[in-house]
Amino acid sequence: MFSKACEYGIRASIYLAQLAEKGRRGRLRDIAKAIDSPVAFTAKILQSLAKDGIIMSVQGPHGGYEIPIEAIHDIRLSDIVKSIDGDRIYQGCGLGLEKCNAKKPCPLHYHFKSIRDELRDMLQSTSLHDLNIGMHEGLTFLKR
Amino acid sequence: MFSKACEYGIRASIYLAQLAEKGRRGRLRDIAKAIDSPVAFTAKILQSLAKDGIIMSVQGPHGGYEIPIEAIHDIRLSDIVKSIDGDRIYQGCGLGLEKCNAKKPCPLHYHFKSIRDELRDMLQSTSLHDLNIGMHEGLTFLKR
DNA sequence: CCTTAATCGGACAAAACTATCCGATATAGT
DNA sequence: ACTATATCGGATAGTTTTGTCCGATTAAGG
Repeated sequence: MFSKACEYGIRASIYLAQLAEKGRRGRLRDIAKAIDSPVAFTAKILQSLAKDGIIMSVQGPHGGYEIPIEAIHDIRLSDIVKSIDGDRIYQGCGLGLEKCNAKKPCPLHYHFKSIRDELRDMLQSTSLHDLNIGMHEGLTFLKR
Repeated sequence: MFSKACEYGIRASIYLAQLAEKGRRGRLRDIAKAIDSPVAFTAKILQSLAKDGIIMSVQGPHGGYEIPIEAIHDIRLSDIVKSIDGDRIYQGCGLGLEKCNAKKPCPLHYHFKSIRDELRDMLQSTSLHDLNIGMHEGLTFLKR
């Protein structure tokens, strides 16, 4: 569904959102440990998210990555997914056809439509803050 | 969502289902042309589907690939997808966690649940015959 | 100023996926 | 039996994704 990079990116963002509530930032190696991801690969993804303005990076000692607390309501899953994977997940044709649309649909077009729409709506309406709720109640997990 | 191989596999299967209704089989190069796919790669996919018993292959002159007409009600999209991509799409965790379930869910588990369920149900309930209906009414298309 | 600790950025490596090529095998028709 | 036409199967190549390495840059603290 999502690329590995995108999975790591979402998990890292959720972890940073947790830290944001404590007013803290996270170092690369701590983030990677927390979400059980390859360190160097995670670095690339975090740098990319920082470039896209979704998270912030700070160099030097006590540096790391952070999300401003006031941003966790605004950052939606769709922002992260779009930044890493693009929007082909809920835009593209399920059978990979270039020009598949209501005028000239593939055989699965309408079978897929509600699923794609629901996915898009979920990603666009779910913020990092929403995901934090289960996290600090200890109900949800970021690794294993 | 699906791999290229799986997209080609589904498109080829739908094409073969169309032929099945006319009691015909299709040659590799005609199939590839009909679904606008790379010939040699399509061969691999068809051979794999044949090995898995989803379609049938016949060697020699007038040979090719076919689906017995009585099978087009029974073959579901889920059969084809599972054969090529496995069942990770509608079984696996959206964030890629190994052990994500209701007991120990990832933060998106329940957000994803209805989408995954709908996808699974759609794939499991949609037969090649269902997809044929739009095809021979000229309403749906397999290329472009 | 110097050391230390962090990200940045580019090159590189490994693995998976996509795609091609070609000889071997099977089979229908003559 | 021979020929033509099809799939089969293994080797190979190209591309994308995933992952690693390392020197350069930035900044805090003594």
